[in-house]
Amino acid sequence: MIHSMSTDLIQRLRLAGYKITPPRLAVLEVIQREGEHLNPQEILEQAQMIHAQTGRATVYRTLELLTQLGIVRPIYVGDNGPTYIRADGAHHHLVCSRCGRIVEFDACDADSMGCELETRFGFRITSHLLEFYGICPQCQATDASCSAETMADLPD
Amino acid sequence: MIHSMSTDLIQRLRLAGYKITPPRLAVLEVIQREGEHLNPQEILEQAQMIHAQTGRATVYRTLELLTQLGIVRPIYVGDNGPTYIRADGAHHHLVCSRCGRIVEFDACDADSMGCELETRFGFRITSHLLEFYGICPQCQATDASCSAETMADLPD
DNA sequence: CTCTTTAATGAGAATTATTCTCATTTGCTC
DNA sequence: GAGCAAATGAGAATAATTCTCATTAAAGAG
Ligand SMILES: [Mn+2]
Ligand SMILES: [Mn+2]
Ligand SMILES: [Zn+2]
Ligand SMILES: [Zn+2]
Repeated sequence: MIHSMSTDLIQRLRLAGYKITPPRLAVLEVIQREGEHLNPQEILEQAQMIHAQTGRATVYRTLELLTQLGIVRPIYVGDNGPTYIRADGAHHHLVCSRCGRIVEFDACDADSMGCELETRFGFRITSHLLEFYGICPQCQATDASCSAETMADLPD
Repeated sequence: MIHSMSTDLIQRLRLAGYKITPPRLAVLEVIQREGEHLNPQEILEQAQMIHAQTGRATVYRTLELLTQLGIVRPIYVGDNGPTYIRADGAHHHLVCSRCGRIVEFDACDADSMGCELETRFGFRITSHLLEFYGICPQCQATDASCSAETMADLPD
């Protein structure tokens, strides 16, 4: 079993009283190297490349566990099912209601807001998600360039 | 068919080329009077109080349609499935990763950020969702009051 | 108001995603 | 290395969502 998992995360599992097992290491590793938001099926497939016997149920169980420990977090984009990301760091999306297009943006002054909220509500905050919903430029163009009546193709 | 649906919303449907039907009016009305985030099952049940024959598939189809039109929007809280809300207005949540507790808060300076983003990306923005993730005061207390080793009850 | 066209509907089947069950295995402590 | 509870994987069971298709009815024309 080769793995390059951060000792820190392994410690967090161990200290919380959980056993360090190959499937857990595999799932953890898959999400750590995350360049994408992966769904449970994809996480299963990737985990199986690390530990071939990994079972589907265990992936679900591990995701639930890691979520409770605040290590990962489900994120929902459009009407796709849940995908999982590391629970640290922020996510900032512009979401088009019409076509589902997602644009990511960076700058965000939510962190200062987060500090106030920590004081006010006593939460210990580790990350945030900020999503703006609207219509993307492309869809605006489509809407504008033709009246609804003449758009035979709009309703499916 | 008694309904108190805003003429405006009905116009939006009509202009987009869709027919005004009892199930659509029913679903629309249920979400308009929303005091809660309702899931598809609950929306079906409520819609059936308005139009008894409303079918499940139609509720799903209508929710998809209204989402595309930017009238409603799915929102995911904890690991419950999707629930639907009006697409206008903002939502602000503090979410506890450990126990799933949700606290809503009001003040939010995301709107000004929204304006900048409209300029920068050309989106027409209608609403936003801002969620902070962390550990709630209660769960912090639990974690602190006993060391992991002695907490026989932590791992299920 | 009646007719025609075609989108929309509801029932139920089919599919997909998630959770549960239980016999077996395996980390971890001593 | 032995003992024990936690964890696992296979597959069954369940829940959520989508699809199919015969039927209905909204909208527009006349
Ligand atoms: Mn993202
Ligand atoms: Mn809310
Ligand atoms: Zn778009
Ligand atoms: Zn909590």
